[in-house]
Amino acid sequence: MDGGVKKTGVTSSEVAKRAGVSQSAVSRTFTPGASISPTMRAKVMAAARELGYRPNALARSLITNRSRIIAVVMAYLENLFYPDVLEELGRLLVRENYRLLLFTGSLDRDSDPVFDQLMQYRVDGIILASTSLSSELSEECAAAGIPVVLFNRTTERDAVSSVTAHNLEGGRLVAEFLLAGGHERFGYISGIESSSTNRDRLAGYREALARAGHADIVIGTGNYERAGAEAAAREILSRPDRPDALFVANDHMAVAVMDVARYEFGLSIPDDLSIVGYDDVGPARWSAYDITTMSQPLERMVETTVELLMEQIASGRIVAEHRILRGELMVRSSARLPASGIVEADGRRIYRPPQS
Amino acid sequence: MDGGVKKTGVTSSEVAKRAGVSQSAVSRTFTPGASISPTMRAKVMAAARELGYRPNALARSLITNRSRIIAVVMAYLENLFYPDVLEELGRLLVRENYRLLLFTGSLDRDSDPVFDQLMQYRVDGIILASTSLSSELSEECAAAGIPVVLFNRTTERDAVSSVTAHNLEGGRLVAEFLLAGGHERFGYISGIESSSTNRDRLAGYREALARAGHADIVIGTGNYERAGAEAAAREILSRPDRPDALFVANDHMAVAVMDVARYEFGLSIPDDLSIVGYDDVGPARWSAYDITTMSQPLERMVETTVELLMEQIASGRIVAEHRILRGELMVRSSARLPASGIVEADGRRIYRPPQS
DNA sequence: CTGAAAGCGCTTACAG
DNA sequence: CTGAAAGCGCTTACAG
Repeated sequence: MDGGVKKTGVTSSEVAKRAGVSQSAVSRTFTPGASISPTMRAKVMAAARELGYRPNALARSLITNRSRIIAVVMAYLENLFYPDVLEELGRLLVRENYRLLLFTGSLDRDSDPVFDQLMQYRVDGIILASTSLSSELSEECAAAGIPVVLFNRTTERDAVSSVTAHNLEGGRLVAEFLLAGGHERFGYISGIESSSTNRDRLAGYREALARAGHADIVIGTGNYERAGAEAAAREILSRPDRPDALFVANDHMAVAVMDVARYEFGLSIPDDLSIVGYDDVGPARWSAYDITTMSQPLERMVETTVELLMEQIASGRIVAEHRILRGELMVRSSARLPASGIVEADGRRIYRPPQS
Repeated sequence: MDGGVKKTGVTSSEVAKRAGVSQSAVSRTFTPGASISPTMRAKVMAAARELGYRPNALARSLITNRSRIIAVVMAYLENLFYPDVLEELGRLLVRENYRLLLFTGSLDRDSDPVFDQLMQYRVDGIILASTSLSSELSEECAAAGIPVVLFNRTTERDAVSSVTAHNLEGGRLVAEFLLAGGHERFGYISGIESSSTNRDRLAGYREALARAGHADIVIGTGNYERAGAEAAAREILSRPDRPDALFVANDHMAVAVMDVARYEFGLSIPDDLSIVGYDDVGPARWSAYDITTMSQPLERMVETTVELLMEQIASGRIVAEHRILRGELMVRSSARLPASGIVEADGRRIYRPPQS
């Protein structure tokens, strides 16, 4: 096996010979900023073109100690939020002249092999979307000088940065919106319970509801999965004291909850039940769902993630920074409307609570 | 800029010194199949663990002339079919001990920079999903000994393999199903018109309809995009001779078409209009849509893609192979049912035309 | 089984 | 500006 021999590419020495110059000259031609005369460069370029030469990035990395590769670890790709993030990451990283090494799945446990591979390729930075990092692994990254940024999760660990929406505020705003809409029995369908994102959304929601005298809320666990959300919805909607307002921890689950409410329980949304989601992902805008939801500023979040990474790579100093970005409560038709507080802004309707 | 100095990782020489053995011994310890005694291996492993050593994959690649990196070029990530493919690809490639270098976007034109990067990293293989390859680029890959597999597209080019569903048969089957359902005015909403996938689906559909005496069909162009599909649907549904059956080139567009039909035209599906999609992607199974659709055997397609690649990498011989896999017509509620031909198979309903 | 040595394809001081 | 040379961290004949 492995009987095949991959033809080795054209090398700088071959180009040098063809052009009648030194190998160093070839290298300089392809190193931005290196000192080389226009004549020499032209000669080299001509030979390179004839031979179809392309510098070997692996050999270059070996000596520069920079791979220009960023590892991205991402799970939950069936939630369209993440493919959107991935596409935007791809766009920005390529613009910064970095490559994207993708690992699907989570880094939560038993994923030492993934981590191993990622370290073997000497990646210049790591982006972890929808997952966190054990303290051993994060220390190892810090020791190796590799910056890590969590996307849509946060952590207290040293040396691990994060970019999230203001989930606490988001949860609060959802509660205020539902309270203003005159709802009385509140429910919540959670994501992964231990995830920072879920914790913060729930904490904000709880806090604002408690302040208004609603200490009791019905909670189901959806684990950010469609099947989990369906099961949780069935359980909650079967209760005699069925909520009239349901905050679902993300849109991916909210879609499933709406399907169950309408097609299994025959409920009318928002007349019988109001639903609010989180993310403002594609399907939230589809007419069949038209979900009222807290938006996550995806473009800005991705931009910030790449910025943090680039800064730390350039400076060589790894300091945990936590960036929290605000979203808007996008008002659509899946939840009963409050009498006031709805503002139109360039074609979108958003909620701004009167007193704040 | 670039003021930072990334700490260089632990090297095999450092481990060798610590263990009191030669550097070769360290290398052998981490090379599967290399000849090394258990004692030596144990000594090396101990030292390696103490120092946190991990072989540098870049240095290894330089000498083995194998990067163990597969480039994946993928566009249309907002169509859930592709994230699903990506997740499956990630799973299989990791199992084969390959890494996945992701390039988002298409390779159709002006993407020489993407191609350049991919070649600079000396990838061992290339998977192009939802895009094709110019003849110059495909020749260059062949010359460099790099196997290329198109996923969900095909081409006549030498040295480029492909894996697709049997789109021609799929198109035919959709037509037969709709004919058997008693429909009379047929429409089609196309994807990218020049894509092989779209061409074949349409050809099969046309052929079977023509055979039944329906030479005229209304065609709109959706370009595999949601907005395009909406516009095409509006145009087609506004016609006085509005079709009563619409084949939409993929589910991603079919969802959009259903939204327009129901919420803009007030049509009832399937009473006023039957819709059939392609792919059998997640949303096709959501209750709000419940789309009758030709499935693409995603797992088998991905498996085949990886197999083709592994074979060609191992043998070193690049020969264009074209694998065509059959799907099923999944019967749900978005299209009127024929009187016969519907079969139940492990909980799913599929269409098997009576005579075939 | 083990080690010394050559070499993969580059970058980058160092001299000129 | 240019070239000769060292060296990045490995693998792999070659001898023993």
